[in-house]
Amino acid sequence: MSFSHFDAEHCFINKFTTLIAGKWKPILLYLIQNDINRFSLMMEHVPNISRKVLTEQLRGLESDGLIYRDELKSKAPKVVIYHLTEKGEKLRQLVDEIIRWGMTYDKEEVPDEMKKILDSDFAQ
Amino acid sequence: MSFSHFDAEHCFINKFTTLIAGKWKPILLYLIQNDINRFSLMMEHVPNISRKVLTEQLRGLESDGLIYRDELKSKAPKVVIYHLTEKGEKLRQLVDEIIRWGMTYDKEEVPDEMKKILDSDFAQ
DNA sequence: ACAATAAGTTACCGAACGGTTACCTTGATT
DNA sequence: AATCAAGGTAACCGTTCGGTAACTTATTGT
Repeated sequence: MSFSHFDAEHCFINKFTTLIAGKWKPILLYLIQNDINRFSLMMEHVPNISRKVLTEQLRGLESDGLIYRDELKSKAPKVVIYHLTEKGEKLRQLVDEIIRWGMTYDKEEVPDEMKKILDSDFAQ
Repeated sequence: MSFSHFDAEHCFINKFTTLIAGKWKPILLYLIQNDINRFSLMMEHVPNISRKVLTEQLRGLESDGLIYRDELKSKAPKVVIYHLTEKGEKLRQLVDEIIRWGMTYDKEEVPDEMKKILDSDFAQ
């Protein structure tokens, strides 16, 4: 096999990491998949995130086609529900494999309390 | 299942993307695995990368335990050979799954010339 | 009429990341 | 003695990313 030049633009891994690599994006995808799917719910479950950044990350996931917004019309204060798209669900499957990799390979780097959680059905 | 608060520090996906998400890191891992394993070889095969950034990315991969430096002593001009560690090889396997995901799911976003390459045994 | 609430938006800031250019070190070759 | 080549390091710069704090909009219950 001979190698020509390489271009970061066409690298699949970079495409993948661009999709997933906002600080809060993997967590948001996980939450949305588990019905923590409204702005205020996410604010409750993710401390240390600001409204602005939450909005940005959600908009990013949306414009990459991983989630979609369902804005319920004629509701009291505005109600928006986020859902995974098909693409988002497929990505989540891949994400689950990475988590499995992390659990088996990276286990010694995980704090003890986290291990208990990981041994249950819970995985961030 | 009930949800408590979420912390980006303990997110496996973030750990993974931190390992892999330098602009050139996936490409460098791929090259090293395929014996393009010296500084000057990498400079040849990755146009648009500077010495400084190549050094930084390699140092990052090294300090994350994905590659190691083998500096051949008493050589004419300095010779350094990079190798994947065991951890690096395991990571590459995961990376291959992501590439497979990219090839099947993301195919329509790939330029034609790239498809030919991807259909062969070549994958960045 | 007015306050409360969901879901934002705007202005601003500091740190991190990738990039450019120039310089350095060490041993081999001429 | 001078030069070349491999593999860097140092100084500097602009953009992007996450974060803080304050302001906005629309509707519904009191």
